[in-house]
Amino acid sequence: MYTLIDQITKVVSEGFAQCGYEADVKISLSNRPDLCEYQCNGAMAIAKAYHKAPFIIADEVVAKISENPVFEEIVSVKPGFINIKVSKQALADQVTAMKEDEKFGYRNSEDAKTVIVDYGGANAAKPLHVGHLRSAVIGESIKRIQKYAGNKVIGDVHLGDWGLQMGLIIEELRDRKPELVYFDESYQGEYPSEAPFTISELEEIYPVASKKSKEDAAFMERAHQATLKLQSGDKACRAIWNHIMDVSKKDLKRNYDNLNVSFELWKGESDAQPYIDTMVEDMIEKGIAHESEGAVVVDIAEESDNKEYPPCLVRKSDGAALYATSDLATLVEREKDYNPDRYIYTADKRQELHFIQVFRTARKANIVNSDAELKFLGFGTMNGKDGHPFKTRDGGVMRLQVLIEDIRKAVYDRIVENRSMSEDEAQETARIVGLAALKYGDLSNQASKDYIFDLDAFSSFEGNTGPYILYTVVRIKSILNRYLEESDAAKIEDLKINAVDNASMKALELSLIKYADVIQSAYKEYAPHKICQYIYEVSNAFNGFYHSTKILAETDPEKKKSYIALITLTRDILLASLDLLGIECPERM
RNA sequence: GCGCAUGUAGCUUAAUGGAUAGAGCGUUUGCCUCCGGAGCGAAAAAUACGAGUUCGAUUCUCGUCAUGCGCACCA
Repeated sequence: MYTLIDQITKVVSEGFAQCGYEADVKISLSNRPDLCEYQCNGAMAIAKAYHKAPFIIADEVVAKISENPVFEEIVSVKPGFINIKVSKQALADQVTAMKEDEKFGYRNSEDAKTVIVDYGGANAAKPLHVGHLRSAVIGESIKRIQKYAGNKVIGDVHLGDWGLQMGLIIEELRDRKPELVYFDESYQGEYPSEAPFTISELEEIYPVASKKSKEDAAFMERAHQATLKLQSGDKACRAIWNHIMDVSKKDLKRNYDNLNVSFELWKGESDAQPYIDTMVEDMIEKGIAHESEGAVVVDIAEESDNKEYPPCLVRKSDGAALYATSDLATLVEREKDYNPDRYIYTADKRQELHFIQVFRTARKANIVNSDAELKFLGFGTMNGKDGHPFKTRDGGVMRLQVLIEDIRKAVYDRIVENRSMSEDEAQETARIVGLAALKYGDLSNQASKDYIFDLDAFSSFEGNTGPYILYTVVRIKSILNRYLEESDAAKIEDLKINAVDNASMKALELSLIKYADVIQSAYKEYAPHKICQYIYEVSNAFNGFYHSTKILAETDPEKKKSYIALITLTRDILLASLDLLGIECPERM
């Protein structure tokens, strides 16, 4: 199906052509909704080329096409705007067609692509903290939007599981439990299958070891050695590493599940290791990489640069691999396994330089297909109300688990205050609504900017918040349930939406028909916040309609059915949009 | 030092180069016998500063100021 904008664009384009003008006609939503619904500024854009006043061109075009039934009114306005109101019939046809379409008229114009989304950013043996929230939430939404557009999408958590942190943990473990067989050099047998620590011990070990390494040079040296041993395949180190991975993956999965974020792949930096040596040697051989100050680097300067970029380090002077090496080798692995058309990395925007280096090196060394897209989606910091990075009250790093629990609690209190429901249902509802508050609060801001996390504002049931959107959906559900209880209720799927009969109904429909365009621009621009804006607008339009129109009490049965059909479509569009944001909706709240 | 990003009502924020810069919170204020008032109205209130390009600039260019961030063996 075509969107209404497509239809209008076609008609107006033909109008320009019939009048002898060559113009790239763009129809946009009116920014003067008091005057019209859509506008076309094409006449102004081409006026110069044809040496005519823009309003004369607009007049001519309007005269040619004004009889088309899609318009209720089309007028030319000085200095050269073309203002358009759509006809009731066109609108009714459009919303009815949307109701019958699985994706409400949305079609991605591109061919299906294979897309890898690298998000999450978790590290083994370290608990998720608030810094991990944005990558998970934004990445999950980006992934869902990519999928919805018809792409084959693979999300990879890409664990940090191979760095110095592992050596630190191993050495700290040695200091704590030297009696473990892993530290007995003469031990020849099989290592135990049971991990010598629990997740909470593991999470306690890392920060201690990290602190110690900064104060104790000898300890740091041992940690470096242990890291190197692990990376060169030492059995004991490898055995401990396996335990660390098992224990922390299990815990991370649980935490991501709590966020309703899931990954197709649980790969990590370690998986890229087998590709590193060949890759680096190959780059040296081709003359792309060269030795500099003992390290191996790739120059990434390009002709068009107007600033200097530091070279990309791919091998340290001691022979070890680095962050960039690992990401490059991961590209090698992904090319081999999936040959993707597009890579999307969701990470803190402070890593932008790193990704520029990696992307340029990957292109220069032909690691990726020349037509593969490499996209870095950098996001800003989540700040507290003071405008500084979010911390706990005593200034520490806040665990994600704690943050989720805080917001869940805030929502829970409000729910039990207002509704009577069973304890189980209240708990479950609070979980869903709390997550919605958290995710919507994050996603409603442009990803690239820093934003301020305000628990009270985000968990409020009023204003532009997740709970408000959910409330609107729940309200629609409630009305539809009542309708279904009525003896003469007709099947909702079969209902048609009639021509509008009041202003708020029209406003609601005009919001609904934007769906396809909104989703398309959210897809093209990697911009979940546009979906947030949209569902807020739809929710407001619905509440306006609800307030001014009796739905269940409507006495004209045809009108009533039409209203029911309309709010069904509204509900479905809201739910579909929420799903693209990774937000669930409860039955009641 | 070099580079990048960001400056929009008191606060949090939106706006493919278009007409009167759109919201939420807060403030002042009107509306509940009504399908879920967690709602619907009204009012006051903003593009950091200065140039330039353009018929038209929050948007593009340059400069100034402010803030944040990044700049070779951490990830």
